[in-house]
Amino acid sequence: MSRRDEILDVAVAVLEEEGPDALTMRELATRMGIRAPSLYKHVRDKDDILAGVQERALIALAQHLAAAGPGLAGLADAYRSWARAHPRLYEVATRRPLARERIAPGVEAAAAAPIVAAAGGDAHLARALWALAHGLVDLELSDRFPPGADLDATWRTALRGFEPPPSPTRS
Amino acid sequence: MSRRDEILDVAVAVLEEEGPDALTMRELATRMGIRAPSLYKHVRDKDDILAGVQERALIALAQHLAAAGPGLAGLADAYRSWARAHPRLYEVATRRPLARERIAPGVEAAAAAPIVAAAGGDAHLARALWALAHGLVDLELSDRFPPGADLDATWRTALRGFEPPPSPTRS
DNA sequence: TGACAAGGCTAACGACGTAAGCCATTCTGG
DNA sequence: CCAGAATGGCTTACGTCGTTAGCCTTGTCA
Repeated sequence: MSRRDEILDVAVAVLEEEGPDALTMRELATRMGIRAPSLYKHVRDKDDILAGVQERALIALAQHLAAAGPGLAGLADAYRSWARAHPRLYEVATRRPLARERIAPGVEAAAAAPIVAAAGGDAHLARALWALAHGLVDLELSDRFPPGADLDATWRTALRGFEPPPSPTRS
Repeated sequence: MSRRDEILDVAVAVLEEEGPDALTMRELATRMGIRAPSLYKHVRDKDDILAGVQERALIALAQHLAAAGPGLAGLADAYRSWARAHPRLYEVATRRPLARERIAPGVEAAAAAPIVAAAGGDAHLARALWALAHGLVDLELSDRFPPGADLDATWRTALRGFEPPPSPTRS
């Protein structure tokens, strides 16, 4: 494993354990047993690290979505549960502009694939679904909903508009 | 106008003109013709300023939404157009945890009111609509959609799931 | 063996938020 | 009308941040 990858490992760990404010060059260096300026032998700057973390977050999210339960509800569940399990990673994955130049091609597509599939290939619908899920998660993670709100119910309501029309099953 | 309000005016101006990185205590002070430490006579800390800016942003957004055109489409248009006209303000309005203690009561409700109305009073539906709009705007503002994507069409698709069922008009 | 790359190090810079404490002006109550 | 307090500036300074410059050791290979 390259030294750069080690740094990214540590960065992810710091982020998840202590939050974004603790993610300083000096803290990273300390955890690696070196001094802050030495990091620059392996990494362009702090933004480079963030881009690497973003890439890893997208990959992890993509994997989680790929293993989602069936249906739109399963996908939505997977999306929300991953974001709640890794709120800081979700933040760097979505809040910063996508570093398209620094991120391996295909990562973006891989993360999008399960959603596009759920949308039956309709790109606009896929984006709408993504935005809906992202909006719900983003607002939840930054505590914008009134405390005590029943967000499970909100999700169900939100997805109702996008469910395929109920196939008339015999009753 | 209180000195604090002047500071907030300047903060909004800096934010809109030069972006969040330029929003430093020293820059604010310079624009007001004083020194940075003097700001602390009127403001608790930088976070206090951000909370004030957040409050103003929410009020402005609420006013814009209240003046929206008719229907869900009108409301959606108003939401998106305000966010695109004031992307940095939209950011502080939504990305930071809501400083409920520091913000005048009612502001939150006022911003929510037009959406709740459009949802016919259904709180879950209102949150879903808000999340959808926020998600679309947030992803657009941070350049997460593929360049060149037709976002107008995406919005139309997104809202389709929430439109009231078409009343059967004579044709 | 000697050049060179890799990867550490120290020292330091400038920007940031902010605390401490001083001083002039202005307001206010006896 | 004046004493004292409140107001709102100021300078100085601290600690933290990202980052640069330049040095030195170690391992590799011609």
